[in-house]
Amino acid sequence: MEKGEATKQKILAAATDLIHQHGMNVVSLGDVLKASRTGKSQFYYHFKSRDDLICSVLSNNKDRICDMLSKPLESWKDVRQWILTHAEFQKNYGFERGCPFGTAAYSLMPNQDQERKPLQTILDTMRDRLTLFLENEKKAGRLRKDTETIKLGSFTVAAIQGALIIGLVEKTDKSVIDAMEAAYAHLESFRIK
Amino acid sequence: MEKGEATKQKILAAATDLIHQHGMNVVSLGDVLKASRTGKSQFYYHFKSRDDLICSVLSNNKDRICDMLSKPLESWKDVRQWILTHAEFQKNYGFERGCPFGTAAYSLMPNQDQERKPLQTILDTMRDRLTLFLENEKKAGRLRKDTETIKLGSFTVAAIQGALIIGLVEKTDKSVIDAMEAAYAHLESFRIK
Amino acid sequence: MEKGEATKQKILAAATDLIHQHGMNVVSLGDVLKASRTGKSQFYYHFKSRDDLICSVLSNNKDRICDMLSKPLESWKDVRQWILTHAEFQKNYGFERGCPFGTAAYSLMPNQDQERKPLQTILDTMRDRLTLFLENEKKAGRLRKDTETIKLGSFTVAAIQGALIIGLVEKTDKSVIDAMEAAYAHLESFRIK
Amino acid sequence: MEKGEATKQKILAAATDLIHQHGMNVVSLGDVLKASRTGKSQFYYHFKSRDDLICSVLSNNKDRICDMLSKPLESWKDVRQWILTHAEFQKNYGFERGCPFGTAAYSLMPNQDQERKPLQTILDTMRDRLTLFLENEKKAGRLRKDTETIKLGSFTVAAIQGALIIGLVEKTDKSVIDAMEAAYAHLESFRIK
DNA sequence: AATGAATGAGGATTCATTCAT
DNA sequence: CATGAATGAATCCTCATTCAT
Repeated sequence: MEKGEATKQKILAAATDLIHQHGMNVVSLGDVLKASRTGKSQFYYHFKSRDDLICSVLSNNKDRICDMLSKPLESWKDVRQWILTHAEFQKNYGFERGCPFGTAAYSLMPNQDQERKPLQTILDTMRDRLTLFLENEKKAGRLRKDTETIKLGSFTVAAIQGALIIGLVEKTDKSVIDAMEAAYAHLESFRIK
Repeated sequence: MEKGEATKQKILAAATDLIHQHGMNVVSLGDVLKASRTGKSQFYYHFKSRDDLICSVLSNNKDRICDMLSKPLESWKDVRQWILTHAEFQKNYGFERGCPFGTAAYSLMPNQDQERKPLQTILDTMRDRLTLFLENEKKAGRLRKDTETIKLGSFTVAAIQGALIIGLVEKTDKSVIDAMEAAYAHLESFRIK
Repeated sequence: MEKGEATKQKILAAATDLIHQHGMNVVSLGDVLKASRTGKSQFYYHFKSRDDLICSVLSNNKDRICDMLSKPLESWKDVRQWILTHAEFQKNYGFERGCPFGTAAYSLMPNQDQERKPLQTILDTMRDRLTLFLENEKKAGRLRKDTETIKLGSFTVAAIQGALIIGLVEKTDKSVIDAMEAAYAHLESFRIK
Repeated sequence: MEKGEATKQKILAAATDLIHQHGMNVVSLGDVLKASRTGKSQFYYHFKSRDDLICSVLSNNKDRICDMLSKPLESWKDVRQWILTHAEFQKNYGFERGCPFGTAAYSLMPNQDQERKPLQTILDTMRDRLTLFLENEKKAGRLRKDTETIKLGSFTVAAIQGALIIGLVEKTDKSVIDAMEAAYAHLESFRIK
C-alpha cells in the first residue's frame, strides 16, 4: 500500500467513525479532515466530492459488516450469540451509537437510492444468513416444518435494530437485552429439541 | 389563543413535520420558516433559539404520541392493530419516514440529555401500555403466569421500531409486516385461550 | 432611500464598475465586497446569488445606457458627436476599458440567454436611435431615398464597438478616431446637402 | 518533432480552442488538461505556468492568423470575400465565438503588456494588408487620390470586429452581414471604375 | 519525460443569530 | 409583535502550483 492510498484510508476511516457516531448528514468535511489530520486538497485528490466520500463510507461499512457475516451460523448458540453481540457492541461505545446500518438508514434522504443500495445489501445478508441457518435446521428435522424462515429473518433483524434504538434512548443495556432475549426466545419456540 | 400563539403553533407544526421527514440535524431554520411562511423575527420572538425549537418539537411529539397512546389496549385485537398501524402509517408516507421516535433517537447527539427526556417518556408510555394490558390479561387468567410482561413490552417496541427501519431501506411494507406479524405471534404465544 | 437600499446600491455600483473594468467572468464576489466595503452576508441579503448580481449589473448597464440614448439624435452634428463620444469615454479610462456593452458581449457564455437580453436591448436601442434619425432625414429629403437605414444602423454600432477594441489593443485613440471618422463619413455619404 | 513536442502541441491546441471559446480568464488549467488528455506534470514540464500557456496561445493565434493573412489581397472581390469570411466563420461556430483577436482584446487586463503585443501584431497585419491593397489600387489609378488608406484600414478592421460582437449578441448573421456589407460599400465608394 | 500526491489560498453559498427600528 | 438589515463562522469545492519519485 503506497503513501497515497494510506492517506485515502485514513480519511475513510475517520469518516466512517464519525458517521457511525453522528449520522452522515451531520458530519462535515471539516470534521473529517480534522479527525484524519489531512487537508482539503488531500481530500479532493482522493475523493470526487463529499457525496463520493459518503458513498465510500457506506460501501465500506457494507463490506466490513458483510465480512463479519460471512461465517455461517452453525448452532442455536451462534444465533443467540450473534444477536446479543449487538448489545455488547453498543455498550462498548457507551450507548452513544447504534448499528452503522440503523444510523445510515435513518440518515438517508428518500431520494438517495444510490446510497440505499449498500444498506439493502447489508439487510439481505443479515436476513439470509439467519434464514439459511433455519432452513438447515428444518432439513435436519430440528425446526418445525411450518416455520416461515424468511419472515423470521426479517423479524430478527428488526428486533435487533429496534433494540439498539432503545439503547440509544435509555443508555442502558437492560431493555436492549430484554428485547433481544425475547426475540431469541421467539426463534427458539420453533425449535424441536 | 391569541394571534401570537397561532404563529408559534404554525412554526412548531412546520418544524415537527420537517423534522419527522428529514431528521432534526438536517432541517435548517430557513426551511422551517419557508414552510411555515413566517419570518426570522417572528421565530426569534417565539423561540429562544434553534435548540429551543428542537426541544419544543420533541416535546410536542411526545405529547401527541402519548395522547394517541392514552386509550388503553383492551383486547388482543387492539394490540395487533396497534402494532400494524405503524406500518400503515409509514406506507402512507411513501416509506420516506420512520416513526418520529426512531428518527429522533437516531438524530440525538450523545450529550443531548435534555432532548432525550421526551423520548424516554414516549418509550416508557409505549411499553407501559402494553405491559398494563398483559398484566390485566394475566390477572384474568388469559396469560401464562410466568410471562415477563415488561420484557415483552420492550421487545414489542423494539420490534416495531426495527421493522420501520427495514421499511426505510426496502421501501416496501412486505418485510415490515412480516416482522410485525412475527412479533405479535410471539406475544400471542403466551396467551391462554 | 433607506439604509438597506443604499447598501445594495453600493454593491451594485462597485460590481458595475469592476465588471466594466475586467469583464464579468473575472470579477469575484470577494472583489466586489472589498470594493464596496461590505460583507458576504450583506451581499446575500440583497442578492440571491452571484448570478443575480451579474444580471442586476447587466440590467443596470442597460438602463443607464438606454437612458443616455433617450434623447433623440437631432442633427448630423449630434450623430458625429455621439460616435466620437465613445472614444473620449475610453480615453478617459486610460484605454483600460471598452464599452460596457462590448465587455459584456465578450464575457457571455453561449448559454447565458437570460443575461444576453439586456445586451440585445442596448443594441436595439443604439441602432434604432440612429435609424430613426436617418428615417427622419429621409422624409425631410435630406437623405438619399435608397438609403437602407437599418443596415446603416447596424453598421454604425459595429464600427463604434470595433473601434473601441482597437483602442484596447493600441492604448491610443489615434486609430479609434480614424475608424470612427471613416464610419461617420460613410453615413454622411448618403446625405443630401 | 519528438514525442515531447507533440504533447506540448496537443496542450497548446486544446488551450487555443478553449480560450477562443470562452475567453482566457475563464479557462482553467484543469479544463485544458481534460481537453488535451494530458496531466498536470506534462503541462508543467512544457510550460512554466498558466501565464506562460496564455502567452503561447496568444502568440500561436498571432502566428496562425498572420499566416492566413500572408497572401496579399489582389482584387476588390478578395477584399469583400475576406471581410465576409469572418461572418461565415462565426456562423460555423454557432455564433458562440467571436474572432480570437476580439476575444483576447476583451480578456486582457490593462497591465498585460506582454500579452498585448501579439494582438498588436495581428491588428497591424490586418490593417497593413488592406492598406497595401488600397495603395496599389491608388497607384494603378483605380482609387481616388485623396483616399486615406491607413484610416480605411483601421476602419475596416474595426467594422469587422464590431460586426462580430453583434453576432455574439444576436446569434444571427443578419446584422453582422449588414454591417460588413456597409463597411465594404464604404471602401468601394473610393474606387474608380 | 512523466506520475501520483500534497498544498494552501480563494471560490460561492448557507447558517444561526442579533440589532435597530 | 414584526420588519429589514447586518454579522461572521462554516459549508462544499476549485484553483494554480510544487514536490518527491
